[in-house]
Amino acid sequence: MEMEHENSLLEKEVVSKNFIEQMIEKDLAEGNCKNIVTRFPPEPNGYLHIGHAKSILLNSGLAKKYGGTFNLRFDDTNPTKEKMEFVESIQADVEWLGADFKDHLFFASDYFDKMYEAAMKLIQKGKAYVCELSADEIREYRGTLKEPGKNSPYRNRSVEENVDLFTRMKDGEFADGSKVLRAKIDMSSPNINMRDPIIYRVSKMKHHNTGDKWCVYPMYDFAHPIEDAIEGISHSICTLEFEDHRPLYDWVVRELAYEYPPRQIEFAKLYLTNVVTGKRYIKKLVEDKIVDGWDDPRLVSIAALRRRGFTKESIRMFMELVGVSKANSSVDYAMLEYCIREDLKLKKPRMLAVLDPIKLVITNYPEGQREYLEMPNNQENEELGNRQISFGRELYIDRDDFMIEPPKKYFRLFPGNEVRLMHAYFVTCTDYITDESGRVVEVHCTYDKETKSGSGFTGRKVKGTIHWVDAATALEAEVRLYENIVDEEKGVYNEDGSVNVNPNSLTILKKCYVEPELKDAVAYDSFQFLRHGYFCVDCKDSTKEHLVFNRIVSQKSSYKPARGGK
RNA sequence: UGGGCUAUCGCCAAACGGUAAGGCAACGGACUCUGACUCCGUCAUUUCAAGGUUCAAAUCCUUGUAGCCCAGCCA
Repeated sequence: MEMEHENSLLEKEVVSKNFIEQMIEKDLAEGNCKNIVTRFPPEPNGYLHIGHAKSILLNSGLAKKYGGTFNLRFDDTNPTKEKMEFVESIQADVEWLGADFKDHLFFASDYFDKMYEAAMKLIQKGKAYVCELSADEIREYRGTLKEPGKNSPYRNRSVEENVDLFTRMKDGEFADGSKVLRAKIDMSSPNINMRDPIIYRVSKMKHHNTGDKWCVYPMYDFAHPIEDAIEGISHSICTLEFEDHRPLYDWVVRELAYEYPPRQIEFAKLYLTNVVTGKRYIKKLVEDKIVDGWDDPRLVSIAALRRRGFTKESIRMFMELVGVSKANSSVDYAMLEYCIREDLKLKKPRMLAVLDPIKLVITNYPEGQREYLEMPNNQENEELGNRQISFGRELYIDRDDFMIEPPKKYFRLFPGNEVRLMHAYFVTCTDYITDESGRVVEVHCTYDKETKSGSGFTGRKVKGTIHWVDAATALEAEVRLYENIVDEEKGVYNEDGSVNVNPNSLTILKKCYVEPELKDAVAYDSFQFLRHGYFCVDCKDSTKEHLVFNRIVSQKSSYKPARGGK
């Protein structure tokens, strides 16, 4: 049922093709490629976040749309930064998102032999040479953004000498940094990437996949087009900052003469307003223990979003709505919130929960009496069925559902006012008790037996309906409310590049009451808590005895309390 | 006179020379046993700016302006 709903929503949106789809269709029509093959090529050096989800869903979506295939390939050409821990988490996140790479799981490091051969081929063609300039010298020779570079003194070595030197580099004869292999292109190119880029460096380091087999590793600009070509990638989709690298990508592919050269297409990264994206910053928040790990629900890593209770469907919908273009942009976080509400509202039960409880005593309800009321799990989706919920003389209601002196247009409980207890009875407030500080501790009211929910009572109407739980049977739970981790007033980053942390980003409510029905809730189960929004059972901290709920998203409210006064 | 890219509503984003889609947000109003949802309505005479071509320009040309990216032996 929700599938139908989602599809209709998506159909409505996707009326036009994005620029990548247009390019692909043109390539298909002109016979520039046989079939569509895309890939998501993360370097296993951190956890995936929502920005990666855009790339994953874009690539896998294109493959699916055009009947092609989608590969997950770890771009692990730099052993100094990569770890197995990350390949595992990345693979899990990609799978969770539902991007189906089937058995197309690859590692760039498995192509090291072919890359080495390719480098040799370039040397044979006189298009690559071993350079012995130091890192500093190379930088110096490279020139600047405005001035051309100058040729390395090693640029015109003979093919034989280059073959010999590169072979010995591979054999471990030379120390890290002492020699590199460079492509021979053009030191005066206005594009710095074309000024004899380094394509192989020496790094005597154990690789998580190939172990000690190699001590020379290819650079991204050389490795990536080869990886793509080997896998038969038709369209190599990456982000905008690689636009300047495309001429080099094309150069590699041309010099190596692949029959069906892959084509690089760039699109704009996803940014969210007032949200910390970027591995570097997320990593810092984790390291500084400002958040509790990579999956802290305040983060936008895939793991965090999942733990918080975001569904893959909501993330997919979000990416559809956001679209793909080349314009740098920052999407309003409200759009993500819209997507999760949209996904959950019909498919999850709506439960009664009281987050900030005060006791409500129904003075004319017989002491010790208890009845069970029939309640729909979701009024808008009958398929979710009904449940029974206990009702008695003493209940809990939310503190903000009662006011001693209500402002205008306040429809909930106040002395003398009648409201409906949702799916139960009408009650009229008769009295209240405060403690010495004036804080309300208990509200008294009377109920009208005639007004029982479902009885068809139409005698009179009330403006407000409030929610409640039976004090005798309610479950105590811990509820975590999340605000933006960023202090929106001050912007995301401080001048020194650190994140402006909102000290109130997490509120823990330890004594909340929820329906007893929730005692069997398990990790990742999510519910709408009436008037509080959507919540998800925390996968890490919940136990049978101690339920912890994370708020996924708060409920929209058009009620605006009057300013000031009580 | 380095090079590359981008500019359409508060935020995304269509439109591909034929007279500015859609979504989010916002704001009205109806409905409501969730102040939710739903529903109905409002929200760019104008597309960064200024010129030009054309019967016709967001789309073509010219000149500007603004923003992003590039000088790792990172990806």
